[in-house]
Amino acid sequence: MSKLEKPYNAGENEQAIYNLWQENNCFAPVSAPQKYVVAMPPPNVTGRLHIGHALGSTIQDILVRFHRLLGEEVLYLPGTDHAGIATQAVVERELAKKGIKRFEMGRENFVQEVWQWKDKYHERIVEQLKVMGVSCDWSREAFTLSEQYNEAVYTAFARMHEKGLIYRGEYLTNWSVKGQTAISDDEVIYEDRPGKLYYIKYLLSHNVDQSIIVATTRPETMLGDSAIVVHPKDHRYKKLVGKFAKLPLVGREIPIISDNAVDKEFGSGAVKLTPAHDKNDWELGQKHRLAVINIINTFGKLNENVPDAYQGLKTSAAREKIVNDLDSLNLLEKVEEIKHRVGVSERYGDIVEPIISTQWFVKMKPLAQKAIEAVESGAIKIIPKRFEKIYFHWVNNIHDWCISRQLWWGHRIPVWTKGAQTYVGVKAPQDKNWIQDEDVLDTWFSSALFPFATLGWPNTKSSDYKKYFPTSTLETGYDIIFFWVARMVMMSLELTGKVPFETVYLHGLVRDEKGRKMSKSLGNIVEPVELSRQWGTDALRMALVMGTSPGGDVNFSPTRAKGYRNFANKIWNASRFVLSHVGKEVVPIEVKKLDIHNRGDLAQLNNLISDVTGLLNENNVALAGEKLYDWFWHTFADIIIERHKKILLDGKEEERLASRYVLWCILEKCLIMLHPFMPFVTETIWQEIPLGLRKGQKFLVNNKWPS
RNA sequence: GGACGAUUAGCUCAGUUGGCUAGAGCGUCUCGUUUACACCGAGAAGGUCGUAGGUUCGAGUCCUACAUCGUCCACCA
Repeated sequence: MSKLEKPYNAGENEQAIYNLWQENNCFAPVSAPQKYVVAMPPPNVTGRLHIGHALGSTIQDILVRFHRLLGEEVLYLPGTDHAGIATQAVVERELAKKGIKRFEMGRENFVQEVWQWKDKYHERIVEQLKVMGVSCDWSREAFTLSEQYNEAVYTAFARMHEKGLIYRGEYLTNWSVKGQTAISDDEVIYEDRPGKLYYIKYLLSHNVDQSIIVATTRPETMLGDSAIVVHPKDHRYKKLVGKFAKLPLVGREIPIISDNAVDKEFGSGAVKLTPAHDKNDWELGQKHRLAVINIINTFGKLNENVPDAYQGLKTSAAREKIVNDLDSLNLLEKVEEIKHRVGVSERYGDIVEPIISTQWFVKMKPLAQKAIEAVESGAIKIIPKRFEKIYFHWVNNIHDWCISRQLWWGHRIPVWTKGAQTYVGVKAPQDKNWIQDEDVLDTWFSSALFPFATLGWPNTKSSDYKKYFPTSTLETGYDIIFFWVARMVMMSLELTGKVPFETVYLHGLVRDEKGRKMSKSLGNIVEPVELSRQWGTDALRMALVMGTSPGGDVNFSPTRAKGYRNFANKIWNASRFVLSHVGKEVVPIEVKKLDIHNRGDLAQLNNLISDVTGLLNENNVALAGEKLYDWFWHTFADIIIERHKKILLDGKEEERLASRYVLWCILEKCLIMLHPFMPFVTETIWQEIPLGLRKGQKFLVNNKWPS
């Protein structure tokens, strides 16, 4: 009992306890009929642990530890994500500080640089995860850009290509000038920004004394206009439909057409159409078979398809010049200040430029149908249920997914060409002169394979894949339900024919105590590792998880951790008290021979056990934790221990024996049940308990859940 | 424009299928230094559960409308 001094000091014990578990291989799956498999959402390998990771890994770890205690064969599989665009953007930014550009460095050098980053920061994120106490099997740690994982990615690509689910084509895509890459629709974030709406006169071809006024926020794109569109029922313009207008500054004749897509009320009710540089215009252009005139290059500058005066100008400079030129020609009717939404690149922060380029796409419609059925049929259960609707809505309205990126950090596309020949496969063709596609895959393409690529797929005979796939529960934030969850479901059904997991548990966003998002600019970010140092990981875990419901955002105040630090101390002291009286072993007593009070105590314990077990089986982590907290403190410590205290001091020998037995029974069961929530204090205490009392159970992690 | 969530004590939130005389933590106040714990104990104050209707023997819980806040999706020339 020497080590059980007061008060409980988390800092002194946590690291040692984690090492103890690892050294004794406590997190490795132990063969059992019932499996429980959780794949950890892999954090960005160069990232640092934020409060959202802390919440997620706590919930995962609670479920995992619970099922391990139930005696199931538990695999909690960790990994990190190479996070293509995110990592590359960060490394580029760092290099830029030293005045180095990636194109000057060259591909090989740059990629090598990123690998060094990866090696350097990988350890940091892993250490931080361990601070949270995650009980995963590190011997199986995955990395989404490892050689083995790459084979899975290439196999997936090749098979889907063969089935026609992956195709290459020239389409309008979101282009980040800063990142020099295409990005998918999901990587575009829309922001409200102040802008200007320019009203421009286009003179009519058949009568140059008259004009039609179009309104636009992007006057510079007018040089690529193919038409003017009005609403078919707009009486102002009815007569003009079918006529032509003269494109100012260019002189080209463009038709005036009609389409229901136009909003009569907005601007002048007449829209200029630039199929090469606007998503809606692109679609309308396709519908009306209009010319696509590409005027902006990948560097965001006007190209040779515009009049000499504007060639080589950046779009912003071109806008200024065009507005001035129109004004001096008396073709600028007016300018309005408006607020409008602009698409911004999630990772590079620049305004997305829609341009035409050749990219690889995944055909989503055929995948979507199965993904819907999987949830409708109940093969996959989403918690909370309301997210099913959001999931259906997204999957139902899905567009093809642009998966090629003009980046260097990632899985290079497994396509080789030689003259007119194309080869798609897992390995490069043997003979010479084949050239591999320069682009890499969207990082989410590889993440989408995570639950099976980490278990040995495409080798479906590998023992891990056979034993542990499909996985049991996927726990993640609701913010990546589209990026990740839906895509995993689709890819898994397509490639393995199975659902990737049975249950999806979604947690919410961690906000500050006022309900604001945590952000650098607000200065309200809290570092989980800091909080763990201050109050202990057990306290942090409880503070994160208590009083939360699935899918609900958490307003997190660090002071809450203080309350649970106190609780850790409470467990500590209650244990000290009980253990100091119980001695080295305890004599079991039949329930029949116990008096009514003792029986009552044990009956209450049994109620608690069945409540907590039931709640955890329903994944109701917060309520289970609250029950334990409340009962342990306010029933066990405040009432039961207090009552027995008197008996232990001046009761008869027989009564004292009974008290010892009852107290030990309760303490033992409580320690086990509290363990998933507060693994460190409980294990620390367990290690101080005499072996006789422990019935040979060396570790609490691998103990048996009471029933 | 479409969908979803929230609204319960000063603050942050629980309240699982309607049984609540509405709970917890923190905070506030009073008392108490009793050898498990002051990172404690005993007790107190504090809520017409957003508003208005409805269903029901009974509604914080179900239904309808509204209000406020928040989130997501789509569109914004």
